[in-house]
Amino acid sequence: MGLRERKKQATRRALQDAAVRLTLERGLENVTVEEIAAEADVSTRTFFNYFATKEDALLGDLPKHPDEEVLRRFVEGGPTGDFVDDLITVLITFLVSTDDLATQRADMRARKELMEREPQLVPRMLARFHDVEMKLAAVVAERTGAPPEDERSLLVAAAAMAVMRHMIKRLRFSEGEETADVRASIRAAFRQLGEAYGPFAADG
Amino acid sequence: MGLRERKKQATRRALQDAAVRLTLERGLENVTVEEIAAEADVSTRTFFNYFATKEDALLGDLPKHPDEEVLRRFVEGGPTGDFVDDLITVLITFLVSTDDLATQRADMRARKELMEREPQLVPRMLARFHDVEMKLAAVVAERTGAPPEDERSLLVAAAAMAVMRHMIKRLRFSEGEETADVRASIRAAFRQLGEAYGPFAADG
DNA sequence: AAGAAACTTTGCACCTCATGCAAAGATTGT
DNA sequence: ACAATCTTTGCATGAGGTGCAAAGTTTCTT
Repeated sequence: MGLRERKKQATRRALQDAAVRLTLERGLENVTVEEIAAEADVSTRTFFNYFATKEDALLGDLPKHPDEEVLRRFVEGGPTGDFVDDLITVLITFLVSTDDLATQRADMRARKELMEREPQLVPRMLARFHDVEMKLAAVVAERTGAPPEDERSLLVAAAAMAVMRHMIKRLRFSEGEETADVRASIRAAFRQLGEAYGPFAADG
Repeated sequence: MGLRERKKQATRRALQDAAVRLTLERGLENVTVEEIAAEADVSTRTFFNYFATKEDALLGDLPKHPDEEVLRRFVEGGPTGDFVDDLITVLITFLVSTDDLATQRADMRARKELMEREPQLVPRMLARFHDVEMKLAAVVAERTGAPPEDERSLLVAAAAMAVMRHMIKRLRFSEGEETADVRASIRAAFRQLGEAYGPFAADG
């Protein structure tokens, strides 16, 4: 990666960090784009070269579209053959970025705190999830051989994303949390969903 | 209802209608609040007394929080005793406003067209659904005797709202559509959900 | 019916967000 | 070293959105 690219990454990071820090300090309403840019030592105009809106800087780059290789294997019926298990594998890749693990966890924690302190951001976050949901529906349809805009796939994906949102709320993103724990929690959530709406649903 | 209240309703309506009409005509980007206000024969400032944002005027007042009486019966375990059935009853009240049926259908159709033509509005709409989702989770928890912020209730509500979004996408909001049809469609969607994630889930 | 009280509309000043454009500055390749 | 390419920046501009106080309406009281 050349100098130009590295500088861009650094600027992007600096803007995100400044945005998060200032917002947690003073609240979203009391932070202007000008201040964020000043904090990151760039002009206001440059801020908008990186992010379309103030909120975009806060939400960062996650969740990103899942790894193409993982998607391909899912579409082909893998990696285990169990639908829910394989779905969870895909879902977990949403949580993973290119940064190192510690940075990722810190980012997630910060974002979680932001959601709690600035509820206006929740809808924005949901919008991101919506994009992922559409992608998910597409691969589910492909795996099951259904047409691209298949109703059932959309529904299955919507429910899966509901589980994801739910999980993210629960996770602590702390040191002790292992991938296996995350997987088990997601699985438990799917089980609850199946029990609530499944063929032998009791009340609740 | 006194004159003052009636005038307010009329102004609100006029603003919404103007917003929708102009947006469908020219696209959201090419319509300013000034123009919407002018079309409704009020000042720009008055527009903002009614709606916080341009988008709010487009999305109108739905979905509203469901009828309190219906909620009370749901919490008490009614009206039929079957969880999914009763849940559907609650969900259907989300679709119902105080306007007459023909107006309601026209509004829904217009909103649907808006979502298709202006995808930026979709996240905004989802945000509205999020509010309803929280309310729904609360009553589900209450019905099942769980604590207010119960994980399972949140999950069940999230899935239910996924089903709702899905339904709304499918509905045509035309003359022939009866409440019974709507109910049957929602029920079918829940069944698909249960099959996908339930105890005996096959692939897909 | 008259006037006070309460509410709504409006104009104005003001700030922030966001975009297009062109000039200046930095990086890369030859 | 020079040209090509990309990034940053300042400037102008438009639109969204809010607070405030004055003017205009509706409602309440007597």
